[in-house]
Amino acid sequence: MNWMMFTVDPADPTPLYAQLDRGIRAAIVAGQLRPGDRLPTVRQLAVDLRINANTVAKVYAELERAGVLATQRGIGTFVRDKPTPAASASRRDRERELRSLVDRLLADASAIGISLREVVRYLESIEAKQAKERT
Amino acid sequence: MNWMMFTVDPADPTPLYAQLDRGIRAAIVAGQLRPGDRLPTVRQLAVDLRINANTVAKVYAELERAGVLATQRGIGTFVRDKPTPAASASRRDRERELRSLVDRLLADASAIGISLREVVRYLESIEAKQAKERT
Amino acid sequence: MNWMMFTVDPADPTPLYAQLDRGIRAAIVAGQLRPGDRLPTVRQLAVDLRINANTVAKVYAELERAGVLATQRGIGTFVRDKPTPAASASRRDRERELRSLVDRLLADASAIGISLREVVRYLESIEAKQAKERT
Amino acid sequence: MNWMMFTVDPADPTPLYAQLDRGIRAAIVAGQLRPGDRLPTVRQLAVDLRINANTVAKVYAELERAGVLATQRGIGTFVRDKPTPAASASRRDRERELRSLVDRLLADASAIGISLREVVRYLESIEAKQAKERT
DNA sequence: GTGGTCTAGACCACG
DNA sequence: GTGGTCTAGACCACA
Repeated sequence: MNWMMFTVDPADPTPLYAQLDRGIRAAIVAGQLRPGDRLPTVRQLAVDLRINANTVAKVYAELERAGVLATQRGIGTFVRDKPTPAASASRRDRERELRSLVDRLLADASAIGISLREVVRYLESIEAKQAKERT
Repeated sequence: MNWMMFTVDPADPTPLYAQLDRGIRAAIVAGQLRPGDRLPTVRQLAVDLRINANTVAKVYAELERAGVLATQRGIGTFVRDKPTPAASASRRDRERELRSLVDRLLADASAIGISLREVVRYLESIEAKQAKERT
Repeated sequence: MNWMMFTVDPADPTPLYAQLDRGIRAAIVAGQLRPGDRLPTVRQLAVDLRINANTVAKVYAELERAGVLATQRGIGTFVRDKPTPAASASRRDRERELRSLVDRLLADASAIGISLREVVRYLESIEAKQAKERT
Repeated sequence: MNWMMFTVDPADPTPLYAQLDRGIRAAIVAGQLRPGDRLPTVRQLAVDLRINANTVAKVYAELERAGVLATQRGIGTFVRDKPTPAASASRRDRERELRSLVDRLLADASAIGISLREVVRYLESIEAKQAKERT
């Protein structure tokens, strides 16, 4: 496994903990992390990302409260079985939300010169990888 | 005028000033704001976005230092002529940025119960539509 | 107002942040803190309780995520309007839960020599105080 | 034997060892465990509570140092004769403890949507029942 | 060796 | 002056 699934950019104004939180959630959605998988230890991930262990611990704790991860005292931190399906908003609401999220993505991407085509290709590659790992 | 080209989300952990900075740059790149266009006054935008005027002023000042905007005292703040010479980031930087943007999208989508598959299908539909219009 | 509504015991094996979390929730239930009330500043409460400001901040942040408090950037932290009624479990479930909580309370109280009578009198005094403050 | 006089809640932020310590002392004060009674073996209790045997052993050892239990090598662990000379805490200490216990009760109750009023009514009903039985 | 708690103290975002 | 983020480093609970 080529660790370094997660990255963090200290120059990004987004707080480190928020970047890591997003990265872990995204890795789960993308199937790179699956229910039952163990995450790197707090200290190891801190070393890999070159950030403080407390920052990693904070993220793990937050994701546990959110029901995404589960930690076993003295053993480690794991991906929960059910990534909380929850939030079954109406079809219209979900479409509106999806549209809004994608709009933001495309605006930000175009602002740094990334085309729609590139975004789509990248997302398709993630989807393909996920399908393969599900085998 | 339907001002409200810019939005800001106080729940987003990204600092308000960074969200606004990003939004203005994106609007310029997207052509919603063109060289010579006048931006809303600091106070007006602050009211619209329900944030403190100091925060807006800080962003305008930063963008002026960056050569994106120009202020004419007593008249207003305008978009500069340059079509942003920037956006020539390195390949690695662009990949990192793309990854970060997609992470945010997927994390936010999963938080409201939207799957990777749905996101990809939606983006593909947008790409198809755009291709057709180009015919 | 005689501040010092909250107390914390460093000798108690219960973590400080958990003690404070409980204390704040209890103060709200008891009506000592009401929707819209402002809480002490992070730093002030830290000084009063003789604990580190980070510990207080952590509790405020947790209670905000739980929907109990709301913070306004740069202004302060407030009790939310609706202390989340939520959790409308069945009548039988609630009775079972209540019984279990009270059992634990009485066991712990008797272990340190506090009688049922004393517990009841104390709770009644809290209820009376709350009724008065609602005027 | 319906062992299970003791319970432990891994979700409670109070350390497991402190929960068990409290539980054993409470069982003795409440008369569920009397001088000379034998406690479950370390391993058995660990299995019952689904915690590590080291944790149970640590609690037994601590209670032995405190003069609450006595171990007879090769035979088992027993409740000591002394009817706990302790429990003579100062008035201030008892008040502080009572307040802390009630805080926990109210916080937990509100978390599941049980009001202060309901708690008080329930406790009063217990007190009434007990008074009647004493007749 | 794993995660959890706490401290002290620096610096930032916001009003 | 308010809360928020991050660090470095100590010590504890648990397996």
